[in-house]
Amino acid sequence: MPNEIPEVVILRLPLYARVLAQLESQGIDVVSSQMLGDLLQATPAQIRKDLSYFGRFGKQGRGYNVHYLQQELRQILGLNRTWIMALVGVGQLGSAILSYGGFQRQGFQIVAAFDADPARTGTTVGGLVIQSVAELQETVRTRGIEIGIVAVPAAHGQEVVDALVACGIKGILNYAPFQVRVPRNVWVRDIDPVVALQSMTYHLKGVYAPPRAMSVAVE
Amino acid sequence: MPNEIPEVVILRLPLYARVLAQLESQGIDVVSSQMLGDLLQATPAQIRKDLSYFGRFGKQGRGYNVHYLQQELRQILGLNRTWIMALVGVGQLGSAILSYGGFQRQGFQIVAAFDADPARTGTTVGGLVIQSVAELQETVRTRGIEIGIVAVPAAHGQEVVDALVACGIKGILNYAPFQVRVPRNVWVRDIDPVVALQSMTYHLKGVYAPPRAMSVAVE
DNA sequence: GAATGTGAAATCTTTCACAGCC
DNA sequence: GGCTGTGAAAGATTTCACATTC
Repeated sequence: MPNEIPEVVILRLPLYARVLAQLESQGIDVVSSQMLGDLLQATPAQIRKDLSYFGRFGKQGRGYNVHYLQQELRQILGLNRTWIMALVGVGQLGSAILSYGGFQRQGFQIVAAFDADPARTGTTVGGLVIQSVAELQETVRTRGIEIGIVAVPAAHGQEVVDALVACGIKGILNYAPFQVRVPRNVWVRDIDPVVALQSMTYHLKGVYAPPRAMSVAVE
Repeated sequence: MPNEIPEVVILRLPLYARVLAQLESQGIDVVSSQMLGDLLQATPAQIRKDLSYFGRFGKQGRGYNVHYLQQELRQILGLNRTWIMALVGVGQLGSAILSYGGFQRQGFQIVAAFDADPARTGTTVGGLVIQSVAELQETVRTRGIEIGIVAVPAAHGQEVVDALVACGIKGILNYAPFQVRVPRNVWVRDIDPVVALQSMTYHLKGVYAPPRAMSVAVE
């Protein structure tokens, strides 16, 4: 019974599962924390410590069974089942999301799509008939939707998030470039390539040299 | 001259800059760390501490000038210039990236696109003529490309990353679902919605109850 | 011999709390 | 009176190092 598992650890588990899947596809069936560390650019100690929060999965003197550890991680993460999702916002980005096969392949199934634009509702994209957002609550309930994907313009992001939360949705995958606000029992993951780039440029441009070092801000 | 700034701090700066831009668009010109904390779901102390790594941008008893702080952050992050990028992999995902206006709008310009498939090279997508990957090195040099976007299948991800690194690229935005390996002087940001979902499900499914608690792994 | 699992130490990050300034 | 900037304290995370097991 794990008492308090750090969130950073949870965030790493899918990466562990992914390299294990790759090792398995290569026919490798035992792996050491040393080798996993090399593949993940992490220390062997970190990997062992992370895994130790959940149980004892390895064999001393030998390492971890690739298939077994992968299955345990998938179990821990809740990946041995299908998760039902709905998309809100079927513009350019939303349409690309609907056409992307990667979610489905990994057990994340998009079963409904919503848009506020009446010109779009009723049309079919990626095999789904686009519904009006007015139908959100009803559909979330009847289809057992657990995760909402937000792909609307930033200006409408918060109202869509609020609507999803009002439907009882506990997980949101947010593609809109704004700061989401949710109650503490709702989980959000942001996908924002621009934000990712904007921290990378700090390193690419070299170290920051303050223009007026040690002086007080001049308004 | 900031001595050693934690990476977590750098990762938050773009979020600060983004809410400041939003506040500015609302005509608000002074903000306290308290209010920023509310907007970002962070503590006021964290915001003040983060900013203190780079200088003293506020006024006691008053707060921060929204426009001024935003400009300083953009300066620090290197956002007051255009960054030149190249895309590798012009499949469904790559095409969507090329058509997405958000990069351009934020000063990230894609000036070249590459694909290994001869059926695609020579065709035009999003205003760019797709080039053969054989031309990568030459084009990176002549166009001054600084950031590479990887949107190829996972199986070819590492070879594309290696090719970009060989061209002298120091920043990679990776959309392919695999574990990137790069030299320590190259910066990578991963965009992987499935990985994001896979850690969210841990929380959505409730706390992990080990199936055979305290027992040793049975192979 | 080899590699795990894990307390303890080291390091990193956040929060506190208050002097100093507007 | 209000709010910043910041050392110091508290808390979280990573790494060490070694007893233990295969």
